[in-house]
Amino acid sequence: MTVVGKQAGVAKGTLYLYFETREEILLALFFDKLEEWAALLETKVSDGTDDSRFVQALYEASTHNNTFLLLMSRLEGVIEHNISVERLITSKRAMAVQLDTVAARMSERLNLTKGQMFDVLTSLASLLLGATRGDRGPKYNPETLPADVQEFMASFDSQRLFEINARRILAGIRQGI
Amino acid sequence: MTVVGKQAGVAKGTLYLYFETREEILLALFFDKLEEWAALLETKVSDGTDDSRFVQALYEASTHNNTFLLLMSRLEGVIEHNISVERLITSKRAMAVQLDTVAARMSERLNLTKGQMFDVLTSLASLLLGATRGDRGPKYNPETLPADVQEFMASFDSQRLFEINARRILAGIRQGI
Amino acid sequence: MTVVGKQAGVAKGTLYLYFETREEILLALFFDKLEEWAALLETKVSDGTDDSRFVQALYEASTHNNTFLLLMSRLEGVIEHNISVERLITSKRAMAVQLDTVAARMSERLNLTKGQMFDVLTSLASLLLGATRGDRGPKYNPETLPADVQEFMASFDSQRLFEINARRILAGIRQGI
Amino acid sequence: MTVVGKQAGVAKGTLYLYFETREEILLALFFDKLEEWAALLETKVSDGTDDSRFVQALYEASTHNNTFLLLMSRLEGVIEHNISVERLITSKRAMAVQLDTVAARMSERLNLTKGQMFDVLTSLASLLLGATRGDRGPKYNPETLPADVQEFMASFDSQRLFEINARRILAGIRQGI
DNA sequence: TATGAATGAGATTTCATTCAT
DNA sequence: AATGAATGAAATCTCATTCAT
Repeated sequence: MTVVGKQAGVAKGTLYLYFETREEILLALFFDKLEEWAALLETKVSDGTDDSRFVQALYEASTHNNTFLLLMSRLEGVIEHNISVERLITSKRAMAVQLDTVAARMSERLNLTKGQMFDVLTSLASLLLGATRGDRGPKYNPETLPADVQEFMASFDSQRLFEINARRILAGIRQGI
Repeated sequence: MTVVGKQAGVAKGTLYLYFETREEILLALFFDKLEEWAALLETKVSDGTDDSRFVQALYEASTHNNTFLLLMSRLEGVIEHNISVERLITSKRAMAVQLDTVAARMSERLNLTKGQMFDVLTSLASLLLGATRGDRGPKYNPETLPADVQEFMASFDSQRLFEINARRILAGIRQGI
Repeated sequence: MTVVGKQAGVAKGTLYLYFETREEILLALFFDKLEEWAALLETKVSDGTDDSRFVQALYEASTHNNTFLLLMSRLEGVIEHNISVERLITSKRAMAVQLDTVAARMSERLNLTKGQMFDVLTSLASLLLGATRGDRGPKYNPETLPADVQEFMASFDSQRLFEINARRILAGIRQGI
Repeated sequence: MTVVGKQAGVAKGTLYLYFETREEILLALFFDKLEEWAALLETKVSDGTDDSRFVQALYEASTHNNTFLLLMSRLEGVIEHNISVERLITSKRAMAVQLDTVAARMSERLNLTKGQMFDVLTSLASLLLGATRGDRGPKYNPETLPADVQEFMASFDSQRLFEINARRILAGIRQGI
């Protein structure tokens, strides 16, 4: 919580003035980062942006602040604990609104229907979470590892893994798969 | 650890006879589940299995025991702590061997080169981890939630999300994307 | 640690705010008690105090708070574990300073050179630790034991054992043995 | 207990065939070592051995096997726990017999009364325990420590500390202090 | 209102004791 | 009888939450 407080620019004690539990704090922080993410993505995607550029923009917007993905990946675990059903419903609706808004704004720019765009967002969100799961700053300097291990680890490089597969998914959606 | 011990059918103290730290325990358990996974996948995929059936088999093999994905998702976090560089190298090599073995066995059955098959496995692993991140048993009975929330949550149903996008990725790989 | 915390008037968690490990906690607590001991001894020894009165004062100052000797007796065992070489050096130097200070202050009062006084302190510290090793509060009421056993145990009474032998050691030092 | 078992030349499980608790095991092992000690001391002290040689012999006999002092220093702590009053009485009597026997055998050789010899033994036992408290094998190579720290630690060298003060105590006893 | 030192429930780890072989 | 793998109570340590300032 000390760390979360630092992220939010206040001391950890202050967080508990506004929220009841750790879970509510994380949820609130997530929505904060989600808005930042939507705004940042907006600036990076313009009319006529091609798929390749789009997936890159999505990656950049999502990893710009590494708290965003970290929070998203813990979201479901968080929601399970100490969150009331009411809060769950509020959260899910707020997320739905955000995603719908982004989908609406992006669909035209990418020449997709709003439904397809929503599909793109949910699909790429999943891929992004999976691809970046290990990105927490390299504790070990890769240089010091044997070449074969370096090579194996490189095949899980999150950016490469995300971008290539995001393009494949986008292509699939455009082909109606 | 009490829980992990129960999984493994022993008391927590027993775990510490064979491993030094929590991290080593989790790592060892993961490799155990990884072998189970590889063996199970083997039985589910035969010569001529089509892509649709393959992604379904992969999903089933991976979610058969829900510990497997849970451990995999925590793997990098675990490796950061209390694991020596030597153990890291050993682990990564062991994973590489497992993946290579599975890739070798599956490539012919799916009519892909071994390189393509390796690409399939790393790509789908990422997708799987992202798609299933929230699957820990439904704390809330969805029936009790409002219809709009149910619908929104359904769009993140892990199996659907994984299978459709896995097919897209496979199609992309076959198309040389 | 719960017990140590109670001694220090704080909860166990508080101890870990200031120290990394059990060993550092015990070391810090020892230095705390060492200062108390030095201050208390000071008040009990004045110019012209004779040897008999001095050994009594030393015994009283050392057993006033029974944590002091307990910690001192565990000191070497503690230092072996989880204490960095840097911390070891710091500790030993701090102890040397304390002993030198006490030796300097006491030597004149007891009409001994500073070197002799240092010898007195190290010698009597050893004796004290050995003589009091068993003093942790009488679990058994001696009254309930057979007379012969009572008598045998009395020959190991820590105060008697310390005071008589401390006087012998002091006499020896004054005789230049 | 694994370590204690090794000392006794059996597996730890075996110990529990003969004794109920850890405390009884340690007590039994102590008496074993006590007899060894008495026998060894006997061989080292002959008629006319002078005080200087005697204290050296006592030191050597006591540190020959380092388990002996370790056990003795833990003895009182052990006896407090899990030992019945009956066992306590038995133990104390056994110790009294051993000490009396040794005192009887040594008194003539050292030209002391049996009472004085008993005083010598209890006094030097205390000193020995205190002086050797830190001797558990040097975890740190003293060579790597700063000279001032080495010097300070040397002033607590157990053998020097014991032998010089033991001679002082013996001299005191002979002088009737 | 804001803080961060203090707390103690809960997680990790150890080790005396048990028990299947 | 002898063993040492397995156990779980008790110790060490962490971190979400509280509360005095």
